[in-house]
Amino acid sequence: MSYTISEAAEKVGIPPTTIRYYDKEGLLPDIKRRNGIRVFEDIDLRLMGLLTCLKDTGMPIKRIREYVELTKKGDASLQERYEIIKAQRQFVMDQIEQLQFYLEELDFKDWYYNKALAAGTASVISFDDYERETGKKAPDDPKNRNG
Amino acid sequence: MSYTISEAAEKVGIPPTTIRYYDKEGLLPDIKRRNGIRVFEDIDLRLMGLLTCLKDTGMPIKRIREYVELTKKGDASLQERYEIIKAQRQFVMDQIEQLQFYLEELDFKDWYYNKALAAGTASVISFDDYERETGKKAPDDPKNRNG
DNA sequence: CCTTGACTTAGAGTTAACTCTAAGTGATAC
DNA sequence: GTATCACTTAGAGTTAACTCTAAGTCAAGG
Repeated sequence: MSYTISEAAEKVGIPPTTIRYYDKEGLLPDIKRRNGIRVFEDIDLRLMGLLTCLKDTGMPIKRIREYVELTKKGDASLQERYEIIKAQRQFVMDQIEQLQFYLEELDFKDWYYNKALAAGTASVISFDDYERETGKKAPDDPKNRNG
Repeated sequence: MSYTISEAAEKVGIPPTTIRYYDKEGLLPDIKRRNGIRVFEDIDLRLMGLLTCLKDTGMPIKRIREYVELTKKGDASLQERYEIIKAQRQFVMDQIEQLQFYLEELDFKDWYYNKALAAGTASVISFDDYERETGKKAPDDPKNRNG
C-alpha cells in the first residue's frame, strides 16, 4: 500500500511539515519519489512508528539519526543497534519508576486538597493523618504554607 | 535551617543559575534576602521539590507560575489548585501508560536483536516466533528491513 | 488552457527552558 | 586595606524541535 505525505501523516499522527523535517534530518532514508513527490510504503510507516517510540521516550533526533544510519549498514551494525535499544529500554524503565515516584507526591497533594476543601481551609490539615489513612509517608509537610 | 543558593542547589539538585531563573520567572515567591542575597528556608526547599515534580512531569513553567500565584491567595484558591493537581495526576498516569506501551515495543526490539545476534543475521527472524515465545503480538514486522 | 489543490524547497522564525556574560557588591582571610 | 570568593543583576546567547514563508511544480477538473 502507498500513501502521500498527508495520508502518512494521518496514519502515524505526525503533521506533514514534521515528516518533511524528519526527512531533511535524515530520519527517513530511502523514501521513494514520483515526480519529486514522496511516496510512503507500509515499511516506511512502521519505521516512523519506531521513530515515534524513540522520540516520545526522550531520544534526541540526532541520536535517532545515528540509529537509522546504523540500520543502513545491515547485519554489521546489529550489536551497536542492540546497545542503543537496550539503553533506551532501560531509560524507559527508569522514567516509569521516576513517574511512579512523582505520582505518589501528587497522590498526597490530591488527598491534601480533598481534606482542605472538605474543611474549607488548608490550615487544619495534619501530616500524620495521611500516614494514618494511607499507610504512606507524606512527601511534603502540610502544616506549612505553599500547599 | 537556612541555606545559601548553592547549598539549596545542592539539596534540590537544581543549579544555582536555574534557581535564579525560576525566581525571575516568579516560581519562588517571597524568598528572604539578607544584604540582597537570597536566604532559603526548608519551606522553600519543599516548594522547590513540588516544582521539580510538576516540571519533570511535563508542566510548563508558565503553568507552574499560575499554580504558585494561586497558593498566594490562600484558601480562596483551593478548588482551582486542586483542579491543577488532579489534572497533572491524570496526566502522569497517562504518561506511565504510554511509556508502558512503548516499553513493549522496545521489549520486542530487544528480543529481535538477541535473535539476530545469535543467528549472526537479521534476515532469518520470524514475526511469529515472538508471539510463540512470549504470547505477545510483535509491534513491528521483523520480516522487513529497518529492524 | 487555466485554475485549483496538494505537493516541493531553502531558509527564516518561533518557543521553551535554560545558560552565559559582563559588571558589580559585600563579607571574610591575610 | 586589598584580594578573594560567592553572591547579585540585566540582558544576550544557545539548543532542540519544530513551524512558517515564499516561491515554485505538477496532475486533474471544468
